[in-house]
Amino acid sequence: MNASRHSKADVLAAAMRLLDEVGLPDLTMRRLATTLDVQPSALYWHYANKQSLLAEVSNAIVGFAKPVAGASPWQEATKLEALALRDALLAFRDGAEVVSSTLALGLGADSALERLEASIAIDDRLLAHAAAESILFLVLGQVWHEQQRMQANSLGVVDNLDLSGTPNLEIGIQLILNGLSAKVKA
Amino acid sequence: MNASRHSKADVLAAAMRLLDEVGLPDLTMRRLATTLDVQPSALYWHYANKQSLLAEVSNAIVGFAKPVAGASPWQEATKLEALALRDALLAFRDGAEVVSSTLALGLGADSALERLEASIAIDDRLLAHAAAESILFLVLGQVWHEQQRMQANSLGVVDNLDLSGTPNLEIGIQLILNGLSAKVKA
DNA sequence: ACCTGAACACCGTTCAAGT
DNA sequence: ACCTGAACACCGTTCAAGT
Repeated sequence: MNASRHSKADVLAAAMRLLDEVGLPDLTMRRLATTLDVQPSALYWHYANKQSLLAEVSNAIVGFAKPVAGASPWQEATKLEALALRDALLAFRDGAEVVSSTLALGLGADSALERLEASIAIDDRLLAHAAAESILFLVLGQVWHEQQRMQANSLGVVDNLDLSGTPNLEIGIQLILNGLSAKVKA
Repeated sequence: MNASRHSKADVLAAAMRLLDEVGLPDLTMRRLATTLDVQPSALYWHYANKQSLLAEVSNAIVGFAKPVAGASPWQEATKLEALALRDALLAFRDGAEVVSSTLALGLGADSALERLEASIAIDDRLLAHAAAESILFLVLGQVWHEQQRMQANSLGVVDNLDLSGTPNLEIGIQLILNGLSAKVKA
């Protein structure tokens, strides 16, 4: 099935397929090599290490967020940006954990922060930056939590299904946006 | 130095010492066993697996947050709770990552959420819960980011020291609290 | 340009057996 | 009650060498 050689893009695509199949804990360089019919060491010609591969996976996930057409009040646009990011994270298994980890390492996912920040149309850019960071951590934390519950549920570990994830996220975003509006008017 | 046998508390204490010395990535069961002059398999008499050990480490970190005396407006008390949690996370190497991970697994750190939630003295408890979750994710995300920068700086990887972490956290908390106050008055 | 082969230095976990 | 010894099934990464 696979007698030809691979490009860097092939490796990335295979990594994202494998992530969706087995989840982050089982996304190992060795398993990835196997799916490509290649020795583990071959991967290191394409990527210096696992971390930089995961950084590109993270960027791909964040880049999956669909564009938001400029909405009427900027608060609405910011909210839509946050929800678009949420949908992108949910579209990939363990998406929030992947992005959280590489963001903590300072490797990727900058575009998510930039999009949020750009949507906050206020004069105080330091305040806009702080608010964008807050919303980003909010989305990542909530979705990470939610995706973990999804996996726990699929394993039958937890019985009570609580659907509180999404509402809580929207509430948190709204609180920040309201606090922001109040501060700007004052 | 260590000819006697160990209790579960000994293992936990050794784990927290090792965490501070080498950080989370190098906190392995095998290294931990070595510091206790014991075979790795001995640890599994005390803890079923690494995950449950880390859950207790996480609880210890969160429990380190100093009590907050009831402050005048509840918003002030909530802010102090958030900052006490922040200080507790910062008191241990990789504290935020440890707590984030076990919280995602639904294993520990519940008390942090409970303390935040209890401090929010409003009638709508669903709103209070959502706000407490938001603040928790905010604190964890910001401190995780900050602790990673600290390590990167100590390795000389990053040259520009930006001290934006703490201010941004306080701003984010304030935004949520302001949004909450506005919503309650309305 | 891309990969193999072989090695290095590790992991978490299980389980029978010892004291 | 607590630990040893030995094994199982893995990891990420390096590096000379091949095509």
